Amino acid sequence: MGRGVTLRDVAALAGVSSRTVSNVVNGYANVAEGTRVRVQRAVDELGYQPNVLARNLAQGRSGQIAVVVPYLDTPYFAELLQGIIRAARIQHYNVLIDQTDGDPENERLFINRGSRLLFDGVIFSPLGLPQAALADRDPDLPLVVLGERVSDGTFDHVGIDDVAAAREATEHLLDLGRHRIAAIGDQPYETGEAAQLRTRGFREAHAARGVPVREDFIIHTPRFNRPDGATAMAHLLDRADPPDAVFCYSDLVALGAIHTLVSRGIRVPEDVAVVGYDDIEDGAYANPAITTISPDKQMIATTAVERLLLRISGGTPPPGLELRAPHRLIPRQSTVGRQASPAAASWQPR
Amino acid sequence: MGRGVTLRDVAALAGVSSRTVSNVVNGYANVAEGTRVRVQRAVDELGYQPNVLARNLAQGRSGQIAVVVPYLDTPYFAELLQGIIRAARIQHYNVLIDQTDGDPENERLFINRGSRLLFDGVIFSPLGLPQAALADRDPDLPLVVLGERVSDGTFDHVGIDDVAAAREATEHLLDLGRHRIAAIGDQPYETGEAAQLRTRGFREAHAARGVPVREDFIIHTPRFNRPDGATAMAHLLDRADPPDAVFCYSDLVALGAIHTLVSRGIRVPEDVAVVGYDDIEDGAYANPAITTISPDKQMIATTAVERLLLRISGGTPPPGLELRAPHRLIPRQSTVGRQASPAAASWQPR
DNA sequence: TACCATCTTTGCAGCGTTGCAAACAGCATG
DNA sequence: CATGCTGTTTGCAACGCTGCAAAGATGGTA
Repeated sequence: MGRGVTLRDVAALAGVSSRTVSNVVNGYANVAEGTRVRVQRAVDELGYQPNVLARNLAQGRSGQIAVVVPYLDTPYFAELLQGIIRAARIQHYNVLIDQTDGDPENERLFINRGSRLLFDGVIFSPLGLPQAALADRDPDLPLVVLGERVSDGTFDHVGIDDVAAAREATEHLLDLGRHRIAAIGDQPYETGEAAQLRTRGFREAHAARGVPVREDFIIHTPRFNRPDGATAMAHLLDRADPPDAVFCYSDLVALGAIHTLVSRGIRVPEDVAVVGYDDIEDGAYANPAITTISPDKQMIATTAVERLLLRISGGTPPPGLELRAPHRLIPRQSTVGRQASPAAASWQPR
Repeated sequence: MGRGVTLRDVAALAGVSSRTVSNVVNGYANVAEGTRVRVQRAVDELGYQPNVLARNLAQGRSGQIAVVVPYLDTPYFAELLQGIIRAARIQHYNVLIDQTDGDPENERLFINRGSRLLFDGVIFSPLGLPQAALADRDPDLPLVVLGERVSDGTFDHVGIDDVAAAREATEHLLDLGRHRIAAIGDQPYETGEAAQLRTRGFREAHAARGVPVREDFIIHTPRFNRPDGATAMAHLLDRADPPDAVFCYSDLVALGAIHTLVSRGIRVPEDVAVVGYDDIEDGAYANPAITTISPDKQMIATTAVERLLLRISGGTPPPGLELRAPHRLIPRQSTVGRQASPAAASWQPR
């Protein structure tokens, strides 16, 4: 525990009260120039560093925000986190990261009493937790929700327009002349609100183009990762009448699906075209490179931090907003074939 | 700031002193059964939650450890972090994650005075920081270093035997009859100690098999990521006498290299065999799946946390150890072709 | 009954900082 | 010379908890 140059030590050396040192350190107005210089010299001489813990205790805040995600090794979250950490650091906030493994119990824990004492606010990406559970949380905990859920007015929600994005992805496939399109990643409403929205977009696209939806091609998966995609694709291929295109609800699912296709000697996109979702770096470098929906991750990150800090500092909590970041479809080899520029090398996290 | 059930509130309700409540909450011995029950009831009734900040201030510790990595979106680190978070949570430590972007200035910041007040210890994966800079850090900061550097006796270092691993990877290629083997990822000593070790293993393998090293096939890259791999591979292919195999210093580099190969219509592994390093999930699902060196990540994570906590709690700091986690070569399609079990679906983080 | 040993419980100070309000200066004004 | 004003500095309490050592209870023994 050794070290400890405290305010008092500095005060003694500079011949002022510890309160004055505090004033200097925090740059308060109304400190005489002479005093300021003298104190500053003492600070430098002793190498004084304020004790953040004590400061936070006195101020009743922690200076930390938590980001709670289901899985850290999901590239989408990893890329998002980068942006969040950067944005938060600029505002002198530390970011604590926790993963819930999608376990509802864990998720509940992080938005309940107790978090309030350790974090000033939470950026939360729920997975297992049903919408209802979001309601009965610590009402004093500033909260911004990412991705899945929809705001009930007591927190902000940042995401993209899932329905529109899914519709665009599906229309892209339809426009390529594919009519037997599968969707991999649907989930029951309770835990998979985002999935539901994407399925809705999938249907809307069919309706818009006047193509009937193949209901038996809508495949549920427990998660959105590679093994899920690989398994689902295998089941689809085992059918008498396999699809000629697949809309995957994440790039990881698409990577898994393509893995299955390629290992069975099926050509992508000639035999089966594949669209993903998230625009993770892996997708751009896959063989074939994956056509995908690219959400503006940087904007999601900065918006989330911005709103959270507003919520933290604001006296009266601002109304819970539903915030939409832009997205766009990036056509790559997995739908349009080699003709697509192999410009993977120009991939940039965004 | 509203809320705040404190020890005192509980004490008042239970009719005991606040110190006794503290004793109960912390499970100290020598509390009469009757008292314990009474206090516990009061705790439950009021929904008391200890204020971690205050506790830490009183105890002179923070209960948090920091993990400092260059890039969060590098899958290898993401996978490692998962393990670290789990291990730390079991010991009631919170994990704060920070990325340095490989910037030496950032890296220096995190191991200097000031960290000590916010974290009880740091698990650090340096990149830009030269070995020397590790020496003049806050000597009181418990530190465990991952990956690159070698211990100077004042901190623990956890990693795998890079030389042996690189040798095995290279021998694997030599045993397949490839004699024109390139190495992608070498770096100057100053910042790339790990790279140097891998290059040494690369040479040793050649020596062991009596094959001359193609010095002009040892390619430097600024980082270990996909674009680096793609670019380096392109340069190699532009030569009059291109390699028939490539040892990549990370799976990301391998993914980039394969991307270039495939887009030029070169067959992997028939024309060029590729070995990676790290065993990230992407590699297992790539087309072709990547043969790789698989470090035991779970062991690295738990060992790092274990040693750090030992260092934190111990009165006399234990000697700085050089700790080796096991590794193994996993042959996949990128070297042995389709005959390799397409068992990507059975990939497990480890 | 007095005394001692053991088990429980308590009071107080202190962790290092900041909020608050009072105290103090210096100076111009009436 | 008293008064009021602005600008600067200070002391004290508080944030909520734990370390420490002393005080109180309890029960057994002489």
